[in-house]
Amino acid sequence: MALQQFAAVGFAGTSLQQIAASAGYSKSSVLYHFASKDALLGEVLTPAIERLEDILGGFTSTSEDAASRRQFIEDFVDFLLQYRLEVHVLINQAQSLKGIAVIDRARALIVRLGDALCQEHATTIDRMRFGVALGGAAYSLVAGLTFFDEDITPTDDLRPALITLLSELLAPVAVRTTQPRK
Amino acid sequence: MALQQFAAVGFAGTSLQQIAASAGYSKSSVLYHFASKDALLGEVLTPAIERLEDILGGFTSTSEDAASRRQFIEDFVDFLLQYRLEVHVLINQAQSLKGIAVIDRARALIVRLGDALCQEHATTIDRMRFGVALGGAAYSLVAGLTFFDEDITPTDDLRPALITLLSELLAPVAVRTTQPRK
DNA sequence: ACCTTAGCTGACCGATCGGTCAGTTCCTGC
DNA sequence: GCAGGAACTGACCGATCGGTCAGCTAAGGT
Repeated sequence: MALQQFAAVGFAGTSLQQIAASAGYSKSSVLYHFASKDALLGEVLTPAIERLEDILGGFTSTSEDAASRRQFIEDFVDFLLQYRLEVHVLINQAQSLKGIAVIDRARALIVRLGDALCQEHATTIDRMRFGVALGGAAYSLVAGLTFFDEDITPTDDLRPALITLLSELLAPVAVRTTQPRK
Repeated sequence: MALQQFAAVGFAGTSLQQIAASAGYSKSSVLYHFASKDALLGEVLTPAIERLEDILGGFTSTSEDAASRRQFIEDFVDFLLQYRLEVHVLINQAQSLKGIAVIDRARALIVRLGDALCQEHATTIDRMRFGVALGGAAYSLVAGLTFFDEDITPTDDLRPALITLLSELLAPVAVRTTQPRK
């Protein structure tokens, strides 16, 4: 679909002609179903954003203990695996797509995610753990498309590896000790 | 310069008009100094690639012990900090820019880098450590541009944090123990 | 004084961009 | 059988894309 092109070539680098051709339709037909190119991007990305909002909501509403943190990481990894292309677009193109509604929504969500995982007293390295985990995961999940012809790594292999890695990276950060917040 | 636009908006999303305007010249003048848009990209990215080739060459030519690995990580972090925008472009846009000479050169270099750090017997999680470290570092170094108005994090703060993080991530991978492989 | 050359520019090119619109096809409910 | 609407399309629009070209200006060498 169009999503693959956005992730591979970038939103700006993908033309409506290419989207239409890869879908087997004409450009006019694409614009019949979607009001504009921006609207198409919105409809493509919205399911991923809503899923992430759900996960974050579930996490922030629970008490902070080891079990809920582990649950969050598992949910988050499954989210990454299911919406890997969407995540890649959001992470790597949010800067250039400022102003589009769905992108601004996603950016606010990512900021909230960072706040939930590391309080404002977090040190530079704590914040960077979050950034590296997020950007690194988003990158690795599509790196196969960049450096190999096929994305060969199967999901079954990736899931436990990602969970281990994100646990390592986020464990020291996510520790919300007795102090609840503020 | 043009590099900032490439990193921020993407190569495809940056027009020669914008590059020229931000440099205070006309589009014709830009094309007088650079044969084409692709050639401009090449000249912008080449210094970073050559520096990385130097670092990788120095690493592979030394014996594999803790000291040389630490030296490599320090060099690599300094490289990331110095060429953060270039790295971001290479990491996140290599896929869409296949065919441009400088990009293909960089892709081959990154593959070599991965091979040097984790042998072919490396497990999925080992390879992913490398990918997360690379993609994560590239992402965090420009995430400030995406989510905050200014890239406020000073380099002095970033360097030790990055070294610590990359050491953690790459330490288990880079262990070329006595056992050569398989 | 003259010529060369580097640096730079506006005008222009064909191609393609996102988007509009009138019209065609085809299916469905009556 | 037919009216109506949904799906779809080609032709077309102004704007902008990367790139070419002739020409302008200023500096330097002789």
